[in-house]
Amino acid sequence: MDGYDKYAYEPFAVTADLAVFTLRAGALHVLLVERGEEPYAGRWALPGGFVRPDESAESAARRELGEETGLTDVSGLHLEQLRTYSEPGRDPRMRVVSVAFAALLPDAPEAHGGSDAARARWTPYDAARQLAFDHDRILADARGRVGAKLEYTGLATAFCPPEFTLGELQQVYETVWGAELDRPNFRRKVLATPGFVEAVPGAARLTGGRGKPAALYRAGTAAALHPPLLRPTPEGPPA
Amino acid sequence: MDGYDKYAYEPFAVTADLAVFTLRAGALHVLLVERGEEPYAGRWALPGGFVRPDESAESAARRELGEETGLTDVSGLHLEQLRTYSEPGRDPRMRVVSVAFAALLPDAPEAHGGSDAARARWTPYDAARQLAFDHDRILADARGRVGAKLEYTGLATAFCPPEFTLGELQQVYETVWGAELDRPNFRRKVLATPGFVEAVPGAARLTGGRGKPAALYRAGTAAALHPPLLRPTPEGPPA
DNA sequence: TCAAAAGTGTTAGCGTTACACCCATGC
DNA sequence: GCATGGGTGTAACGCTAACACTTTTGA
Repeated sequence: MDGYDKYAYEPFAVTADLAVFTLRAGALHVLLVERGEEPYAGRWALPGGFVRPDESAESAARRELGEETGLTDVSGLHLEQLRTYSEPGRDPRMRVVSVAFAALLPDAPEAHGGSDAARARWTPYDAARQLAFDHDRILADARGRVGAKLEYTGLATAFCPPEFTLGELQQVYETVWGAELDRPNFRRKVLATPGFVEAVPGAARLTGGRGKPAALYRAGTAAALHPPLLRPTPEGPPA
Repeated sequence: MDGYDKYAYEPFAVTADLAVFTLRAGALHVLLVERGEEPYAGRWALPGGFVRPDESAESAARRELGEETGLTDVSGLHLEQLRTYSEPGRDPRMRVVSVAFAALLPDAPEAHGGSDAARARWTPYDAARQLAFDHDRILADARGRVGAKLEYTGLATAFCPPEFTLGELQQVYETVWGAELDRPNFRRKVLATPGFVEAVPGAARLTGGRGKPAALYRAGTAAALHPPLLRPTPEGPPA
């Protein structure tokens, strides 16, 4: 690392790119922006931008998240670093290294497009194809990571508002995994996992207009779930 | 991302840093190099180096791995991207963004120090402290990731030679996890997991000089383990 | 009174743990 | 023979999946 002349090489640019997920109408959606300029003008892309000299990639990602979603307070939102994409040629203009992040939003405010983006739109995950650069791959990696992390962390609560019902939490799992879960068993598993959720005493909320009001819960403090909440296997639950 | 002048800012440098693990004498060891120059002259650090303009971070990591270990063929070794460290000020000289990788070696050739490093040494993990830069943290993150990945991937075979016994594989788990496993149960779990290992027909090897020769196995093709091989919980196996 | 949604109880089956036991080899 | 390490068998336990059932609300 010594004897390196920092101006000797073509400089690297570093960007933070975001896969911002939310649930809308029972489907996983991702925030996309339309590119206004070449390359890939008119194509959809993941929101993102350059890391500035005085900030970390995490700071840049959080700043972009606020700009693109229009949310005024993004300080409490979950931001997860995925991995870094550094293949030469992934941006035809210059050498760009992208640190990719995933973010999870409980509700979906209408996207309004930040300063960089012509338009921003929530798109169903399955319809988000043919993105600019290598963003198809980044998005697929992000989706895979989020699905896997639901198994062994309390991440699912990041898709929920501050107070939520167990039915809402279950819908998060069912939507992201694309599988139906048994309600009684889901309930027991969640409550049996220390630190996953904590009850809001006395609070209840009607969900579907009818039916018994559901008790409310808040996200717990546990980072990892013991035991994990395993995803049902595609063919036959026991494997 | 548009309208960016690539020479307007202080340039970023991108490095690939490596946490290279191996097992020696029943203990987890990590490869460290001694820094020859300021900052942190004389301190130990993780091997690593700058990503060159025509290579990805993965390529740079593999190149460094070969240089630091002296191995002639590192093409088959497992290299895993951990995360990227980008806090301003983590290198006092300039803005350096480091993409960190973990690598696993079956045997431990004596380190001889690459071109950049004054000395290189295999160090027991527990003795690797007070490293240069933020390498203490990177090393701790790497160790955590490797331990966790043993649970749900076939990664443990990366610590073993091409053909290995189940006893050797079990020692990998016991060493990394710092826990004793039941041999009969370990054997059954591994063999019951499709794609984890495949038998080498007819082959056998004496391990401790005495005892029944053990059958040999090769790493299987499965990336993920179903079911996972869960780490025993610290207090009481069932939890 | 009915439909809808929350919540409780119960049982059969499976996987895991713990441990006893047998096999093959070198000394 | 005996120590050492590989390999097999098995019974008790715990967890989970599946599903029947009760409770509380709005219409």
